[in-house]
Amino acid sequence: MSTTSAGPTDPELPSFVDPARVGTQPATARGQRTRDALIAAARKVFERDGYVESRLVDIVAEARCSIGSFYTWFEGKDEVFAAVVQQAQNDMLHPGIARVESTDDPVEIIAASNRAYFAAYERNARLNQLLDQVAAVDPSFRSLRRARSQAFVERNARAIRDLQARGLADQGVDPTVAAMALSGMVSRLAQGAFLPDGPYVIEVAPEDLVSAATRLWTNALGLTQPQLGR
Amino acid sequence: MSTTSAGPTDPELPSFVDPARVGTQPATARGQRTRDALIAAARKVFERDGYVESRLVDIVAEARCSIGSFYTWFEGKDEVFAAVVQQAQNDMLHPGIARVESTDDPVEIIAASNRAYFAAYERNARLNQLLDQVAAVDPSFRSLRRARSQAFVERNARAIRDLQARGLADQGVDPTVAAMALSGMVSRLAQGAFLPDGPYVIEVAPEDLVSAATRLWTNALGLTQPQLGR
Amino acid sequence: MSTTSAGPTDPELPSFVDPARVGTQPATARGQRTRDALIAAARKVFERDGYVESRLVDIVAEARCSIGSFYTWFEGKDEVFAAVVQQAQNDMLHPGIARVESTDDPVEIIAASNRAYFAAYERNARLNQLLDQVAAVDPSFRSLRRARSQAFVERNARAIRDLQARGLADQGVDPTVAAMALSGMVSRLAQGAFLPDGPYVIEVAPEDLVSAATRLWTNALGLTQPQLGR
Amino acid sequence: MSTTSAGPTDPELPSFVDPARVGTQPATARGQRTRDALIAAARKVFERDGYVESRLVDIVAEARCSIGSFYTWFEGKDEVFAAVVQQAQNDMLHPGIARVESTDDPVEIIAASNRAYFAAYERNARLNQLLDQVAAVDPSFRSLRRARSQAFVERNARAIRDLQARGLADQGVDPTVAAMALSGMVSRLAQGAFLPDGPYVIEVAPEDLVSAATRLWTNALGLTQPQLGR
DNA sequence: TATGAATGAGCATTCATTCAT
DNA sequence: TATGAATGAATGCTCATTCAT
Repeated sequence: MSTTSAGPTDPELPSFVDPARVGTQPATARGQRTRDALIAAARKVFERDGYVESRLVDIVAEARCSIGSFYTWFEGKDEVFAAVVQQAQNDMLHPGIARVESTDDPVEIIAASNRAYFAAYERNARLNQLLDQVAAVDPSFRSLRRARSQAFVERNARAIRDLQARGLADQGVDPTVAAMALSGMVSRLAQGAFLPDGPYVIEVAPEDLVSAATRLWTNALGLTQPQLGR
Repeated sequence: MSTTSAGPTDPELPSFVDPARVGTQPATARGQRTRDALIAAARKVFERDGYVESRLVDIVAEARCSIGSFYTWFEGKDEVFAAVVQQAQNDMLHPGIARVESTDDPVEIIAASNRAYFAAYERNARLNQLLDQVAAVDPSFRSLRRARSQAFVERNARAIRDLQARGLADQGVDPTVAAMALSGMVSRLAQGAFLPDGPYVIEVAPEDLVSAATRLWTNALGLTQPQLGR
Repeated sequence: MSTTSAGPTDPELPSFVDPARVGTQPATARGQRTRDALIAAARKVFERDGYVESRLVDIVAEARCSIGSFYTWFEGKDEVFAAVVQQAQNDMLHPGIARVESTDDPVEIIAASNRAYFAAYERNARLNQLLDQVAAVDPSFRSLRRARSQAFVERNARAIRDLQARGLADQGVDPTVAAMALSGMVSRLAQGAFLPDGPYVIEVAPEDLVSAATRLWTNALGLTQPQLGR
Repeated sequence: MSTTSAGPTDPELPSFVDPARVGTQPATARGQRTRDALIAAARKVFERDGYVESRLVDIVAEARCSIGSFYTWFEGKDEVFAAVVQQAQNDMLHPGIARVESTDDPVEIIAASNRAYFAAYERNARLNQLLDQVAAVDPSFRSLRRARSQAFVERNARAIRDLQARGLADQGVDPTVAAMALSGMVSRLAQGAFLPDGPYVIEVAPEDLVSAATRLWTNALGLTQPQLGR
């Protein structure tokens, strides 16, 4: 089989922004502690209040430090937000879940990777939503988001092309457009399932979500037929 | 055939918010003119600056009237925004495009409704993006957006159920989840194609977009087989 | 005699900054009142506390209006300061004192113009000091100050050249350098006499100041001799 | 001739502030090095950014030490500034230039002392400007500046009185006022020549500056006549 | 001595909203 | 209806200074 799996996760995102390098780096353990506390506090406040509505004072109160300390480590609200988002990005892109190594079945691979995606999304759902909110205002976060999406898409497009070459997928679909469409589909399902305030509301058990997404994904690529058992 | 078409547009959105009833209604022609100018100006400013970044002063400057006049017609920024969004909603839901009445072919119907959807989206792309932005902050716009999405979804779910009943679609897919997933897929494609700052960037000719979306959609529902010609 | 008088005042300063055009112009009488009150209050506070130490809150308190009103009329502290300085500049440059028309005697003319200069300086002493303070920080005020000085100097240089041409002044002095030196001398005397915190402290009656300055000025130019009486 | 020379420099300034005694004195060589580095760095930063705009962090960065070390040696920003200014004062007051001992000619003596003054001013121009800036805000620097000026003035006044007593200078000028006026004149010329951002801009060769200043100075005192050669 | 993290008072600035004219 | 001046709560941010290590 091909070495690339056809799922929506993407381990190869170019990490042009080093997650640990956002803001000023502490030189002592005490500094590190404060900085970490601020990132954790910021995440909590952002998830609770949203980016625009969040106040620096609330973050420093949560982190139990002064406003001055905040500015010791970050240039402003956007910089902590970037740090928080980086943390989440890392989790999304490297979910640390063992891959299914034991199968060659494309459907199984897609299913596994959808499962991993939904799990990672669930952990970072609100933050993903916030990234969208901020990206609508701040161009630099726009690039960040786009970079991530593109990485997913390219990866999936490669996998689709591979399946087509092996005669397993419908030759009539454009690999790039399909990759984009199916990535979007899965991420919308994730939104519906894990964002209580998202555009859609889905109430489905997680495993049913995975199988539904996988069914649609494989159908769309014309992969279903070989698996007569389904 | 069924009376409902299986496309993503939805003419049956409960108009719980009457587009024309947002804000105060003018009693004179002069008032009407001012109010209209304000809505047009607001749309322009919102699309240019985004909701959060837009300033009432810019809107009234654009409309060539005073701040005082603004408050004569609207309660505040959210109310003009609601008025602007209503206008766009109407366009999205009733694109006013002649339906393909002459065919029973489900694929043709899906293609036609995708085509209509993309066209409507293109006209309102930036505003749809803004609605997402605002919905992330303001619960009442959240409901507005959800209501629209749900209407689309329910409509499509009914159509899918119908196709399944007629033996034309894969019985293995859950109609509601599929409707949600496929609506999401199409709207993501539209974002990619028409929002220069969206998460994805698609550069595809409009008609190719329609056919790609339709192919994936029909494949996903298992509709492709009967259409051997494709 | 020449039509230019050899004194340090200069009515021909190019008013490249229209005093009345600094900041936003009011459209109503009420606005005008508020704006005027702010300028007066700002002058008072600036003269009392200095530019750097002055606080916007003190200015608006003095003007009995809100901080918001301040920003209705001025962009910030520098802009009110510019407005205040403009007012003083106008006074310095157009003291509105009747010129001695009845004499051709250069010494009398110099004396008259020194008298006018000292009088104008006395009214604006603290503000002149502040302008120096601000000019040390803000380049745009630097230009403002330089423009004024240069205008004085050029005017005086012309007068000196004229006196030399008429054989009344020492041919050995460079008109421009002398103009600069003598303008500086007079302005330093004015500082010493009218700025309690200036570099020098002079305690001399005003009229003695005028005659001392005039004596030095005319001596320096070699004008004394023809006036045998002195 | 009299033992006092009639130039603007003044070697007798009461050194009420011992230049080396400002701040804490180091007990070790390492401490001395740090302290010296801080003074040098402070001068550089002050001259570059001005007093008000300069930041302690920039000074310590320039001196390659920590903020903590700064406070080991100085009480605050004003104290380093005092130390820096003292350094410059010493240079201004004791230029270390060999006096013209070989002449009794008052004009030559004035010329020599103007020459020395301009040379010293050039080395410390920016710092003199800063002292004015700070004196406008801080009363203790005000005294410092005034003390220096007064010393110059008194010294010159004595010289003028001496010349008058010997029948060499115009009896009609008040020695104190003349001393002040002429000191001011020379210092203004120095500003114009050596401060690119000063109120005046003079572009004259240094030696021409000296001769022009001397010519005006001697003229003003009525000293020129005896020197027929000039 | 040297370090650098922590502090927080203090100030400028924004902008939706009100209301007298 | 239309106007635009007035309002001030709310917030981000700076930077000299302290002090534990």
